Amino acid sequence: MTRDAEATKERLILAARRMFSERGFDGTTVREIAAHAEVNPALINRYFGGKEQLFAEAVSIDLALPDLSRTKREDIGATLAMHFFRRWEGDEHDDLLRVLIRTAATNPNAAARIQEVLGKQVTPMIASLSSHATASQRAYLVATQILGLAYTRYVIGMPTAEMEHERVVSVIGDTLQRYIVDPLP
Amino acid sequence: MTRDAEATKERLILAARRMFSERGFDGTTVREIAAHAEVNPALINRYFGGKEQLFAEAVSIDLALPDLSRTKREDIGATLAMHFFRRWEGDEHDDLLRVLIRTAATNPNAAARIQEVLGKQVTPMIASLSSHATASQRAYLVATQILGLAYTRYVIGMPTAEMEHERVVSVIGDTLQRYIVDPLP
DNA sequence: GACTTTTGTCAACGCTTGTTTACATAAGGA
DNA sequence: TCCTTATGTAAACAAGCGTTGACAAAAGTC
Repeated sequence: MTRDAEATKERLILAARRMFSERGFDGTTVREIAAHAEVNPALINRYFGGKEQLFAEAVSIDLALPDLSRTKREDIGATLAMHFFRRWEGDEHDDLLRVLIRTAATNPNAAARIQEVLGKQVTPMIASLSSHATASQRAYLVATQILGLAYTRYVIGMPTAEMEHERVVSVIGDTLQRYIVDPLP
Repeated sequence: MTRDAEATKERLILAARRMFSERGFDGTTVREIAAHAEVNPALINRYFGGKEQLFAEAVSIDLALPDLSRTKREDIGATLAMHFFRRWEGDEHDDLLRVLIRTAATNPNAAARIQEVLGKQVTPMIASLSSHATASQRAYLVATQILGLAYTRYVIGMPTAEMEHERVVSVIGDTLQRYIVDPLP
């Protein structure tokens, strides 16, 4: 048996991401994670201290928001909608935002992490495009639509009602446009 | 000790609703439910057959959607947004939709129930107002925004970013208006 | 009031969970 | 090579879970 602590930790983190994203925090057992990583369950405690710490280490979100300051003003919403779709439907099957959304439903820790992502990534991005005064309100509105879309599609797994991706992107893009740049009522 | 099976079942259902809505299905134990209902845990099995059946009995959703056929066409979105807000922030602290949203995050059964509510209550309502052809697509879009709003506010418990309710209702109402009656792109 | 049925109580079962402990084995330097 | 350290294994622990079955007590019936 070849031994390599770093590789073992990495395998655990990858397996943890996949399992957490599919079943949430409570629905995932350390034994399952260890089994998928082909590693002894006890090593989770040796290397991370426990399930909770493994979760914290495995889930760190970077939305990788595009720089929209050079985008034509009327295309901001569509560009952003496209960005999220590409991330979600992209190559990596275990998108971390899904993990958080699923887990935050019953875990206050994860809920706080979502608010952190909003405050540190979405709000500043909007503040750089629109008036600083309303940035947090606009970010909140964006969150309701984006989280709702992700929840509906990837957590609930609701079929798209035979709507082409393009159309969904277009409609949601319009909404984001209103939330981010149009004047609020 | 006074004995009344009906009253006992009722107390169990009420306690179950509250607990499930606060902690979701997995996060709630039958012992907790029984304790809150001041009832012996074994009675859950006697009267309902088990935890799963109690959940099914406790969570039956009726959105009580208003009749929008007589509403002025341009007020449909705002009226609907107002309706949901009133329900959520209303008297009963244990709104059932919250239970479902929270639980559906990790429980396929609950996820199916949400789709059922959408298909049997939202889609027909929209079909009666707009073209039948696009009703299910429009219902899907409405779901992404409404579920996202509920998730953000009541599951994550995210603060409203100092936005007055009126303004939230107004903005969300505009979005619903676009999703329900405006022509799709 | 005796009897049956309904309703509630109690203790335990079997199982799964996260975690820990004691031990075995590979890796690496002297 | 020998010894120490790092890494992996196996078994068990303690706690919590949903559930069950045997029993007690109230309610209803004659």
